[in-house]
Amino acid sequence: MTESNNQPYHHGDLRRVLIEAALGMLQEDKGLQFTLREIARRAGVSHAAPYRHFSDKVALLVDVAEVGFEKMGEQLTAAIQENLPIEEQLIAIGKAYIEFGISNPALYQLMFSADVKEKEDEPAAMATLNILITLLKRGQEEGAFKIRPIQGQAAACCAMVHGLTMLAINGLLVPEKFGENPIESALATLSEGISG
Amino acid sequence: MTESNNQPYHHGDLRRVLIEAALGMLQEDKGLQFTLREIARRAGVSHAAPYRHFSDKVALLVDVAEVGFEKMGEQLTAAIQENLPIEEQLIAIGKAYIEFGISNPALYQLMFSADVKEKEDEPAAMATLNILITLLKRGQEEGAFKIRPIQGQAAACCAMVHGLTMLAINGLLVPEKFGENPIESALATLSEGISG
DNA sequence: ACCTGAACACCGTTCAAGT
DNA sequence: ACCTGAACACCGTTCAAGT
Repeated sequence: MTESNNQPYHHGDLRRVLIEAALGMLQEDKGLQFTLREIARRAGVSHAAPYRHFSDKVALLVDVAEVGFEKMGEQLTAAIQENLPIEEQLIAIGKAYIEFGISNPALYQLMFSADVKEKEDEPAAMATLNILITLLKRGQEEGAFKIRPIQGQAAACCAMVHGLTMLAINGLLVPEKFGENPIESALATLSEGISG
Repeated sequence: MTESNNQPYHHGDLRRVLIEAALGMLQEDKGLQFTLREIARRAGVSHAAPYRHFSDKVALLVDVAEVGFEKMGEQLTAAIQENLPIEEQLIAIGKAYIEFGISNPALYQLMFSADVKEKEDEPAAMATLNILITLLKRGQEEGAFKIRPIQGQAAACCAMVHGLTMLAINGLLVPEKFGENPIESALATLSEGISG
């Protein structure tokens, strides 16, 4: 009797429930055409209820995307293995990034959608960028990487990894066009452009 | 009197007019949330008329995307300058690609959207890939490029260029993060991974 | 303070009916 | 053969009204 199992008139934490419902739908459906009304339906509230917690549909999406960035950040930091040579660390973090995108295609696309990018103060997005920059700096100091402007190398890494993720999500990385292991090959090419 | 200036009861070539209307809207609006009803409105027909020419809204979008690929193909072939050294040709074609995307953000995103990629028999998309592969082969034969599987190098080029275009369109290539010329820097890094 | 129901202006799609 | 108008089932959003 400590907790009532029939939902209370004023839902406990509807805000979080709505975000979780949206995350669940993004995992199921590949497309991101999920509706606010459907989210409310899943949360068991009327379609007007979300407007007490979010000013807008995109406001909800922005918060969902933020959770996505946090999850990605965790996955990337988990992929760091300090004992490996630095070139391999760079490859490993790139693979982890792409893996996250391929495993959560709808969420990833939402995170980088035009609707969302208009607010986003880059919470964990900035964090992952800092991981990369730290790695590049250390690589240059150790003499493993070419001495180049760090920000330029970072741009190359982000673009390559983002491009591979997007192409993979849209099913364009087919073997007939790009061979058996396009991701490995592309990351190797990037690595050769940075190392040496 | 050779042509009647009041539109005929049965519109001349509504199919093409609808595609042109859609292209016009893509040039104006940045987002790709344009509606079929608005397209019909612009074409001066009822919102049901498009269904005599396209089975679906996405069917229209697929045809619009195809025109986009043709336009991009023209722009890329126009950017080829045979007299330049081959490394610079690679850079030049990459820049032309990104330039097209930045100049036509909504159209570019439509061309690579999940909705559209489901039909598309890759018309001009394949053509531009062949331009790239020819270039890479010649570079390897001339000894300017590293001897590597062509398809892998092609994957690296496509991913880099696609990633830069998408990041640029979404306004994420800001100087505070990636320096003054992220596109130049990233293409230079790619080039260093391929040449040598 | 939080939620519901009805309402409004919009979609995509269909279908009988017009020319 | 091609187009229109009304209709259907859906959205996002708002707002009076309920608890």
